[in-house]
Amino acid sequence: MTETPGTLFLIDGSNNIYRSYYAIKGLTNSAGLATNAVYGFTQMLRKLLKEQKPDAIAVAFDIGRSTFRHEQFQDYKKDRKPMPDDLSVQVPLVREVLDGFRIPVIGIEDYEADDLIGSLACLARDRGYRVVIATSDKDFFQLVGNGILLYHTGREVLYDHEGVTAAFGLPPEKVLDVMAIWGDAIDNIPGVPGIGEKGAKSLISQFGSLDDLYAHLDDVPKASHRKALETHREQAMLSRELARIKCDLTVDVDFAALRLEEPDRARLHDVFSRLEFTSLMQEYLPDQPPKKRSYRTAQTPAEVLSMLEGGETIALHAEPRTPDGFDAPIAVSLSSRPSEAVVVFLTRGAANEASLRDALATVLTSDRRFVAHDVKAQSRRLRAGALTVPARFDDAMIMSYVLNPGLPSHAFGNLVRDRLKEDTRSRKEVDKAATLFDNEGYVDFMGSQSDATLGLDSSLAPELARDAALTRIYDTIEVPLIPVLAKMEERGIRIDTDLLRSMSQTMGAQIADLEQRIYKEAGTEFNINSPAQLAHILFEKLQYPVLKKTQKTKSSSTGVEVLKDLAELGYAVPSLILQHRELHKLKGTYVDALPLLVGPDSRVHTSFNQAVAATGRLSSSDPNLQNIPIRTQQGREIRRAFVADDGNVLLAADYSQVELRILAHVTQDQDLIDAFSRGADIHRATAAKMFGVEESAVSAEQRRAAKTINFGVLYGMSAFRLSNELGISGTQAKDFIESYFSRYPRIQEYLDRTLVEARATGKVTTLFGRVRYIPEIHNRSFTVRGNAERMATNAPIQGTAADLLKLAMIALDARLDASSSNAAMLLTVHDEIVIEVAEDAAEETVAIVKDTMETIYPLAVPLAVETCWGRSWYDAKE
DNA sequence: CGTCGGTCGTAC
DNA sequence: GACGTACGACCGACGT
Repeated sequence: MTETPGTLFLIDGSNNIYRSYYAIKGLTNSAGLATNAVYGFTQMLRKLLKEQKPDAIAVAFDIGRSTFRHEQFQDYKKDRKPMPDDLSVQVPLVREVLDGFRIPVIGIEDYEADDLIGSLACLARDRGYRVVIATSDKDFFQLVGNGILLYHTGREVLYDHEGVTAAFGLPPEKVLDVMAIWGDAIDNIPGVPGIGEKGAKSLISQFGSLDDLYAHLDDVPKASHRKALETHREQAMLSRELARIKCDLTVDVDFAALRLEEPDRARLHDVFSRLEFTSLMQEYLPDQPPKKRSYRTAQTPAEVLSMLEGGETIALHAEPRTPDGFDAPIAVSLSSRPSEAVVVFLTRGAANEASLRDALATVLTSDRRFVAHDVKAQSRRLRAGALTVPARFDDAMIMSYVLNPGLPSHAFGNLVRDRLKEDTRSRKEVDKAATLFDNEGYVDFMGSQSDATLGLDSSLAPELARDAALTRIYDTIEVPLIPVLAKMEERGIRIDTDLLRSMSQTMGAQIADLEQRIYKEAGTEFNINSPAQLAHILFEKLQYPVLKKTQKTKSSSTGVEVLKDLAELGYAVPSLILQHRELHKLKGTYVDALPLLVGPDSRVHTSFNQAVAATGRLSSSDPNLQNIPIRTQQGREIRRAFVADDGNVLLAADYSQVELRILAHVTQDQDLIDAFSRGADIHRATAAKMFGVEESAVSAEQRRAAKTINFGVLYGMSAFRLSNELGISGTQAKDFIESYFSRYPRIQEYLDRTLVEARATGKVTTLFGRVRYIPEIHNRSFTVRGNAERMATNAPIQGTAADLLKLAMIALDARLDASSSNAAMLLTVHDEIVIEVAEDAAEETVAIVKDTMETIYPLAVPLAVETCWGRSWYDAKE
């Protein structure tokens, strides 16, 4: 033989089918046929073919039942359940896919696939192949070395001898000895009971091998290990044989038949169309090869500048050093024509980097229309890398959000999958494979990011353009808001970490004290934070009455309402638990968590997510600054740690009762409008009407009832809930609600009208035309439909409030920038804006803020804004 | 060892 | 069955 036969991939068929089946859930075609396993298997195969470029390939399956292991050990695989029905139907489909790829399937009666693969691998290796076994089964580690490698499907990592040593902790030749002790629960290899992975590895690495270990059993330091090894000596030896993959079976194989061939495109297209894998159907159009993609690293400035010669739109992706971070980009990828990308690496220290960066700057400052996914994040990265943020910058994530805010995710990978029917590679995957692909892997990753972004734009922009109302939301609310939020995130809010630390100590001591008292009352120590353990103590050990069950699992609820009720009944432990809960929650979620996110500037920089909430609201995370406590004094204290810089104050401005004002506007209810117009206490006014008394004569209890109903209307509260909330009977609650709607008939009309709209069009809209789809409005299940109805009536109100606040933020940002003060927005909490400003400019800023927020959009009722300022957020609230 | 559903609790 | 929108801590089961 003159030339080497190349790389042979041996794919562990069963392993990969099972892995795909469990990795992907709920995928079916429209006929209801499960397609998850065949989809996962196919994607695995595609990736493998594309990235590993094998010269020869085969898939091994079990045929019939293997015998020799059962002869050796009757329990072998006895616990292995039969293949689930919705998996076994997919096996023939996998075979069809393999036929389409012209990949041979190998199986020999009574041979286990593992042994077949092992024997084939050794045979091929001896013939000069570089053999790669594709599996996620760690048992195969034992074969790695001497021309045999393992490709971990799922991780997509290639392991050689060194790789196994690093991943497993011991070299491949020790794997069997470790398995002999550790065992393998999946294959029911018993090992030595009482010794697990850690123990087994440490023993083998200490003694060198299983035989040496038994030869020096007296030297085993741990008595329990020594005992277990002694007792189960035979079982260990047997386990080693069970785990051993055979390499010496007689296999008659025609290697020429394993050469990789061009796929049968028509056949694949046919299978994929029956399975309804649309992206794969497009990729394997009959007799038409897929588009060649050209992603290249920019070597010269001219290549970067060539972007200006492509289409009108340039898609951009800037990849940070830290995955998902906001730091300076490692590389920027640009695409102006489909299937093409130029990748500019910025931190490799190449000689021409400065000139490439200049060319990139020229492109970014051009008047082209740029598009990215998550412009706020991309802009922050560009700025961190001292690069210009383009002036015209569209956002695929936001377009998708405006078109359908109810999607479970607008993340890049999801949009690409939904709209372009393609799979993306994650940064995580690329990092893992970096040693394997290095530059090439990153270029492909980067290129596909901007290329797919360009594809998303082609899909989203025309759809958005067809809807005038949504285009308006996008152009006048969402896009102008992006730089405003970016500035707020970058500025951050200062945290007094010393204060939090001292709070943490105090709370820690209080929690420890409560714990001891709870243990004493309970007569035992247990995990108070575990609902299951707590329920056991309360309802079984202490025999408290079970007042409520949880919804999903029907276990005994230990929620706050239940504990309060139990405390009322005179039991001792619940009130201690309640105190413990509150303290533990505050300490764990805020007091201890916040300092971890404080940067070197002593500030926390939250992320405002503009494409999460289905109603149009913003959300906040890392940390979430929209749920900092305020309702209890103990929790409210945490706000003292949110402080202004020296010489500054924090100024909080809240819209008062904004959702009820919006309700007044959209219902045009004259009584509600009048009450707000004369500046009345709205809950008191409602109570006066409902109970037919003068406002001055409304009792505290009546006001509370009115307040509960007012909020209940916004959320679609039931009589059941109202009666619980107010501690009144069900009939009384029903009467309250009836009396409410008879006094405010316009509100009833509005709710009815909104439901009619939802049923007729499948969607509802805010005052500004923001849409929310309500697909479940016709659902046959009372529960599901009821939920849909409440969403339908709530979304327009909550969403309109969100629209108003966003408009106010955009206007306020401009006015604060134009003012002579240093005032800047830091936070927003649904109906509140928090601003930091020099103390001596606070007065004048209040005037600007109030005016901007109150006049942002004239409604049938005035918008009222309450302001307050102080050194900390605590002091900025009355 | 990581993921994910369940429960609980904080905000508006 | 029973109140809308979020984020996140913690637990425990489960699968790799």
